[in-house]
Amino acid sequence: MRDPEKPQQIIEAAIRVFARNGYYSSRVSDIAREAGIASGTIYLYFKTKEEILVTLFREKMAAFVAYLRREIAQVPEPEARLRRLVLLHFTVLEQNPALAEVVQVELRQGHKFFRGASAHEVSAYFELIGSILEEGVAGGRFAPDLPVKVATKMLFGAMDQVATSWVLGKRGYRLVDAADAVATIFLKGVTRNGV
Amino acid sequence: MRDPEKPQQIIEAAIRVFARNGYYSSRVSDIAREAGIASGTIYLYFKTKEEILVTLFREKMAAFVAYLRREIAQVPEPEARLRRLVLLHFTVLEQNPALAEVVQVELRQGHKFFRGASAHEVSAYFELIGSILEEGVAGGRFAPDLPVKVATKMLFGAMDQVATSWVLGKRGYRLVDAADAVATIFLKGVTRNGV
Amino acid sequence: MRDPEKPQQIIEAAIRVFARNGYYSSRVSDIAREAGIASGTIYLYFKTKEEILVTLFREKMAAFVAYLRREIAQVPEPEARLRRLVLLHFTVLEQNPALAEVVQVELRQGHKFFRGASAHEVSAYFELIGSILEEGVAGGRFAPDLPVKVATKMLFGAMDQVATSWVLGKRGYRLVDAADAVATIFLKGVTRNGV
Amino acid sequence: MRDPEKPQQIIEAAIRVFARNGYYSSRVSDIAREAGIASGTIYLYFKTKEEILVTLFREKMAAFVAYLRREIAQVPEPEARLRRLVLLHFTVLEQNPALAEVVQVELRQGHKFFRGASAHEVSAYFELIGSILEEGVAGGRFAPDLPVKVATKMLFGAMDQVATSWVLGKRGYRLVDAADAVATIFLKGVTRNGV
DNA sequence: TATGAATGAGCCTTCATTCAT
DNA sequence: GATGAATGAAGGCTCATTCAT
Repeated sequence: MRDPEKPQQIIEAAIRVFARNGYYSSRVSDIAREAGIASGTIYLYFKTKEEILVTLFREKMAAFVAYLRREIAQVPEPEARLRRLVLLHFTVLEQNPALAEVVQVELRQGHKFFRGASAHEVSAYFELIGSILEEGVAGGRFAPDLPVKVATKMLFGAMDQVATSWVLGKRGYRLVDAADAVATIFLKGVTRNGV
Repeated sequence: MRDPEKPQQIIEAAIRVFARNGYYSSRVSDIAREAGIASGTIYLYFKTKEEILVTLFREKMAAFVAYLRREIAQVPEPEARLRRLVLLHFTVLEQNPALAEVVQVELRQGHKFFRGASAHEVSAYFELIGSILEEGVAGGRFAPDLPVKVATKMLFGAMDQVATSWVLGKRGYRLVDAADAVATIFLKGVTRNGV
Repeated sequence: MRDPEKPQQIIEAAIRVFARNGYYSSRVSDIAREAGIASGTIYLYFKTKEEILVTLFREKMAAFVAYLRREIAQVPEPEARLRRLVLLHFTVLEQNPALAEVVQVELRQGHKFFRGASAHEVSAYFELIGSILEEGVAGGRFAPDLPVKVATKMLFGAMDQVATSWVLGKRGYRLVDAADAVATIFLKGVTRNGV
Repeated sequence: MRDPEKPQQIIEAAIRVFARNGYYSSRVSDIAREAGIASGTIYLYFKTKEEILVTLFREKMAAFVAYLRREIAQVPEPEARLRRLVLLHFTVLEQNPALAEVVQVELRQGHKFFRGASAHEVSAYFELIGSILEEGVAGGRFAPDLPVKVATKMLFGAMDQVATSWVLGKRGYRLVDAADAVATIFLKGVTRNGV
């Protein structure tokens, strides 16, 4: 099990294939063809078809969160941070349409296994959002009685749905153009009264 | 095709089965057993397994939207309407855990077929939310420059995510308890400045 | 799972197919074709391909032993009983060439599972032979110091090898014609000195 | 094909692996790992997996028969020769448990190829036994009307089954301890009346 | 010669769908 | 209409064999 680039190639191929047909309607041989390798080769790097999906998700999600975290670290104010987070969220998805397709649509699947497998990576994103909100509350910028957990889910869900609509639609517009509106409405919703 | 109750029985059985195992991991024979009929009988009422899912979704979603529309009609103010919509959304899901499971998780799947099949019913919900927002804008209660489409998706996504978290979690709390917070934050976000 | 004759049909077909190609080189679809049914049908009656082999063996072996036991019960003297057993052993195999092939050759395979699965049925045969020998010893016809267990295995092995040679050869002679010689030599070997 | 020890290493490794898992459940890579070489290397010395088994058998069987023939040559009387043959048969198997496992169990498999491939070596063993019996008959020690071919198969089968039982069992006793009993019973069976 | 990653044919098993009863 | 046994296409995975290094 040598070639250190193969797993990545397979994952990238799987993203494209899953984006096209969905996980269940994709054959392992489709992924192999897309990756330009033999189907048996996939099993040198992944134990099962399912493992490809799980790995794909974990890796991409972890990288995504790490990227957001890094970018956001440079922004001082909570409001600006949230704005930046929303913008980056949409930017990344827009620049990776196939990934967006998989993440937005496939990963919602009712795989029991996914609930566990993805729990950590999703949590990390939630925690990132949550920590910004906490900060804002502590700093007096956001409502002192803000139900942070609910608000966190709301923002995530809001971004997610806007992105999903974009994915499911013909992508006839720029996703990033919605970033400002989303951030503005959400920020208004959580800002402390009187500020 | 005689028995007019069979399709309904099948759909209700399918909801429970899909909720347990997911669409792809559910067998038609599982649905039949759950419905107390023979698997062949299902094909007297549905052309394919897929049709069960599509029908299930359309029917439930249509009924859901109709119910919301009816209930909301009695509420005069846009703010109160939105509050009521959020509360009812959560109430219905909480009272139909299996349905919630299917709608929240399964329907997100990347079935190409779903995108078209469910478009109408989902649109109806979006339109319901959108019309309330339009009204609020027209009535001067919501921000005059509110991007209604984006805001619509945001509210839907926010409710959806809060519900999804509840479904995926152990359901260790009351979903309806989140209704107020969700409504409050969203309303604050869309309300006209200075109101 | 209704048709009560299907399992038998499948087993008989499997015997012929295994006899032709061996267990590992036989495909489930071969058995299905031989049985005149669809390959999926086999799985309505057997859980796995392996189960077919195990069932086949157990059933045939049990019937074989039961048959021998029944036939032998009518013969009073140990010597005559052994002679009859040898004759019947060869007769049955000769009349069921495919079964002989499978039993003689396939069942010797190193399937770990077989060692356990077949243990009971093989033991029954050994016990049948052993009991005749015990009787003969007790009745003073066979050597008083006869190591019954060893002698039992010897007779079984002797019959088995003679049958195997017949199976592996072109079957250019009558197997039953060897019965007398086998019985005579063995009986002479175990008879009490001076009798 | 340079290294003259490799084929032997591979065969010895194959014996251990086949003894553990059986031929069909053993992977070529298992043999390679057991031999401490790469799986591709095996194909420098053997054309196929099957060839390993055939070669293994031929070589071991030929050596076995040659060994027996050599040892027996020194014994003058047919009875003593047979006794020695039985003892050596069991001794060799007992000292090579893995080989015994393979020979006793695996080689019985219904490989069509085996019937031809091993015919010569098995024949050699049969001929060895047969020649001793012929000698005994000619010398007046064994029954003049002894059906030598049948008796040969009987002795081989008897030894084989005793050994097989020992292999399949837990090997909870010494195989060689059965040698005397086997030889005694068989000799009594073939000895000339009145001798 | 040795390696072991890559190949891809092959097969068991599942399950949506059909149809004789 | 209802049944459920039967069908057979489909696909995940294995592993003997090859071949570039």
